Amino acid sequence: MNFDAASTYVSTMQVAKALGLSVSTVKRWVDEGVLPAHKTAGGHRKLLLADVVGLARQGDLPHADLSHLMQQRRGDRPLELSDLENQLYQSLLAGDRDRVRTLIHGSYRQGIAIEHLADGAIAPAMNRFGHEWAAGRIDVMEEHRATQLCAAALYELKAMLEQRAGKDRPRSVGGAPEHDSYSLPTLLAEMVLLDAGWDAVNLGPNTPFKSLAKAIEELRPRLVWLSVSHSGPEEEFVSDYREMYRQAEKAGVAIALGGRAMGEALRSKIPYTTYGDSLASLAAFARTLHPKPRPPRRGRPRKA
Amino acid sequence: MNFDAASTYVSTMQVAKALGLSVSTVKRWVDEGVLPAHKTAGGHRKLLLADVVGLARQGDLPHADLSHLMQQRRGDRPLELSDLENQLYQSLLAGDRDRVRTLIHGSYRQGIAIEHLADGAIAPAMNRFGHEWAAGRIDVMEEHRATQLCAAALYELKAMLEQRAGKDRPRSVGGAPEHDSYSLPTLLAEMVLLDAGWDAVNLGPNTPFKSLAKAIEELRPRLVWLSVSHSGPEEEFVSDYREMYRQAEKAGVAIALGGRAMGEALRSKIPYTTYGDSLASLAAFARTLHPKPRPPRRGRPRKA
DNA sequence: CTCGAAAACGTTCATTTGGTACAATTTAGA
DNA sequence: TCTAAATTGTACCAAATGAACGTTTTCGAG
Repeated sequence: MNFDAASTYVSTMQVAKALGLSVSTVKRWVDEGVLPAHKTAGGHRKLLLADVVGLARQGDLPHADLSHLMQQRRGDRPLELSDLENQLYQSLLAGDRDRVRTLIHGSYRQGIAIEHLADGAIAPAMNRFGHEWAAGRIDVMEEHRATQLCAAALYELKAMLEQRAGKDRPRSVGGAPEHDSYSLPTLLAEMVLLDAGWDAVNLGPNTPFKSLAKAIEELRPRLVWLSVSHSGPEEEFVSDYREMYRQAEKAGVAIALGGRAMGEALRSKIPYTTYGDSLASLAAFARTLHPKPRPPRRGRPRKA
Repeated sequence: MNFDAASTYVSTMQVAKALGLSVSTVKRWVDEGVLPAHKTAGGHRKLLLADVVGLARQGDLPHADLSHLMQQRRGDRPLELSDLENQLYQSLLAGDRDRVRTLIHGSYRQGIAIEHLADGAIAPAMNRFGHEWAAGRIDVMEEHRATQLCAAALYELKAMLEQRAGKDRPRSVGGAPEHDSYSLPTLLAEMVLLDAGWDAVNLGPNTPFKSLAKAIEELRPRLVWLSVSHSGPEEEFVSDYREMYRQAEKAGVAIALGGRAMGEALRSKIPYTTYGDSLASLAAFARTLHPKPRPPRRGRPRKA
């Protein structure tokens, strides 16, 4: 999509329309620090689109209509998640780059949180490729292409999230273990944490536990996430994991587990801080560790 | 030359894009003394890069993408590339997201072709991680993090390439074979082909030859690229490759080989259209197959 | 060395924004 | 229910911004 500076900044009036507030209120909120913003030399406020979307998603804003933030097509109906999953699957299957990007970015701009986008659309769509392949209806090629298309769209979205990365973010580190070469789950986890106000360092797929331990030692994170789609040989996994866990325990680092391969059987053999079968639960856990500073309770009570 | 050199000039348009403002405003600010600038004999404003960056950071000016400030310059490319390689390596080692992005994007905006950026800076920098790891000076963790940082910056750059992609582009398909889980080389190949006026479909790492054959059948490309960093068991590689090659031959598709693992010994055992040990040679070959319709003459260089 | 296209110039003008004052609405509490 | 405090919305004008225009400068290709 558009990486020009113009598209990432929005004006107070755009924000006011999108959030269903008056311009005065937006100006006041910026001055009070509720909404972060830069100022031009002439005093005009420029807000980052990602900041606005983030605030709108926290609720409390009855008349929010984020379609005002889309510089492109505005008349389109808001997508339901289940509908989105289907459209995403079809676009991925057809290899339609632009449509995939539009769907994913559009959903974000409409205020859908990354974790819901991931749990409700991307993961189901990608899983469908696995099922269709198992049923012999499609080739691995389609899945590979879909993975690349998703990755491209998500990396672009990640760039937007990083724009609003402030300072004083608690650090997190994560990845997928050896024998697990899926890159999307850990990329999505990185984005969820970024969106939740963390500084997320993604080591990617095929990361040995020893390297994770090294990262704990050198980067001193407060949280480690691990996305496991394939665990490899169980004995090796368990013993290597345990060694890393010791390191984490010593450093007082929380460990969040997730992924298809982390079934109960495997989980029962290892210690961990939390487990979640969705990115929504990762986001929830991250918030308990580091509550996102919420704007003071405001919002004019809803009227008819 | 240092990319932060204080002695380089930028134009008003570059500053406007970097700050997310209009050119009119930048001109006004210069005339009002908000932004210091020199003037050419003809009256063109020339701003010092250091001034702009300094003011943008110190004040609260919006700065969406400072890499817009990389002025475009041709000539003395080798010196710059070697320097770039070193700076890139240092930034990757330190995990400096912003700097990595600025270096890579800025280099492209400077007019350095993707293939030269890849051959001269990115590949050497990433190889250095391998050497340093072999020497025991760094951990795998640093390499993984560097890979992720590169991927992020490159996917963003790819999005910009796709923006200016025209229509009627010949199609190409490629990836890395099974047992090769390196994603950067094939991503770079995709970008080189995109930049050369092709429509490139990247199937990513760990793509079985059978899937490539399927892709040839369904997508009907004119060119297939294969980036091989690890070939896996030679017998399996050769026999699977041959089967795919038959398919390609039947469809009249050219096959371009590359990658560290494609040594002479292995190459002598298989048929192929062309081999190149660099992305520059891939770009050259792509141009022979389909001369780039219009070399996008990028902006005009500056001069005081 | 000339020539042409791209980039930058200066200018003008419509639109948007900021700041302030004041009215309207809602919450909380007696 | 009524009142005070807090918050939001509206109105105004000066200031800032950005887009459009024709003209001039710049630099590389021929």
